[in-house]
Amino acid sequence: MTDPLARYPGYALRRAASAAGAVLNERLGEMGLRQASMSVLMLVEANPDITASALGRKLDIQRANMVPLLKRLEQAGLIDRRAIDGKSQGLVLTEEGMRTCADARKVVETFEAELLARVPEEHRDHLLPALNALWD
Amino acid sequence: MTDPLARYPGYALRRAASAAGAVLNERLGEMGLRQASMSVLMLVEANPDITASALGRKLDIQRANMVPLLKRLEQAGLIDRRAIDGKSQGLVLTEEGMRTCADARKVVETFEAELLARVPEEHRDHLLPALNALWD
DNA sequence: TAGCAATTGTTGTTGCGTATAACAATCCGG
DNA sequence: CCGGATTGTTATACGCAACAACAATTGCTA
Repeated sequence: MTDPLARYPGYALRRAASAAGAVLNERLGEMGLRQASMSVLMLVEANPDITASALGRKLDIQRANMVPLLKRLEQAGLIDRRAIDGKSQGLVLTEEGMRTCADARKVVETFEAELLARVPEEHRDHLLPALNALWD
Repeated sequence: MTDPLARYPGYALRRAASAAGAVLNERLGEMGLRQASMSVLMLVEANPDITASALGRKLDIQRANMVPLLKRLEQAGLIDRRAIDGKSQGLVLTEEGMRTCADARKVVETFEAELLARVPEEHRDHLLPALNALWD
């Protein structure tokens, strides 16, 4: 079948992200996480007392959409909130949050390794810098 | 702010696809299209009388989810359905569908050119093959 | 050729992710 | 001290994808 989409990097980008995301989401799902919640966990671990708003800015998630995301993580006992001042609250990992985060990192690391292994060696080192140029 | 996600190609893939997709969707939106409907238009143009099921397989969209997609395109007067046999129907572009498809292609071509222009020259030619290795 | 498995198009439902508008409470800089 | 900006939150809406089920039809094969 003729495929006029094959030569478009943008289309390949879309399909690759979708395929890779599906795999990662499935693996993270086994521990009750998704890509977004995993990202939050890792960012909170690396930046204790980070605020929900700052998190949203970093991950490009609207403030309003952080609410259910953080509520889930809090109800699962993975994060705690503590007041910084009257209106801001800092986020930290609970003990269980740290354990789950460590597990998640393992999953992510092997996933990323498998991902890179799929791209032919002569292109491999170009992938990350090329992708980063497209958004950051 | 410390960012433990920066070194992951999978994360960059996700963010890049999201950012690029948002731009393309906005531009296509001005002509009443989205990425998915644009893909359908182009594939139908290149493969007249293609079937809805075949289209779904090619684009990795479930049969059931093709229904509203095609209904929209048909109601917009961009595609026609004609019976192939008792259960299959071939899809073709209407005259207006051909015009819209040509316009969409122009938008896509400039979008793709701008996309490639953003990646540093030494990585540029590696992007498409690297991405294609991740899904096709 | 009769029958059974596979295919096609479709409906309905669910869930996720994201966008927008609005609001009260609070912070901060001039 | 005041007005604009920020924070957290609620509610709502839309697009997209997954799943199960179904009737009609096709096509292989025994």
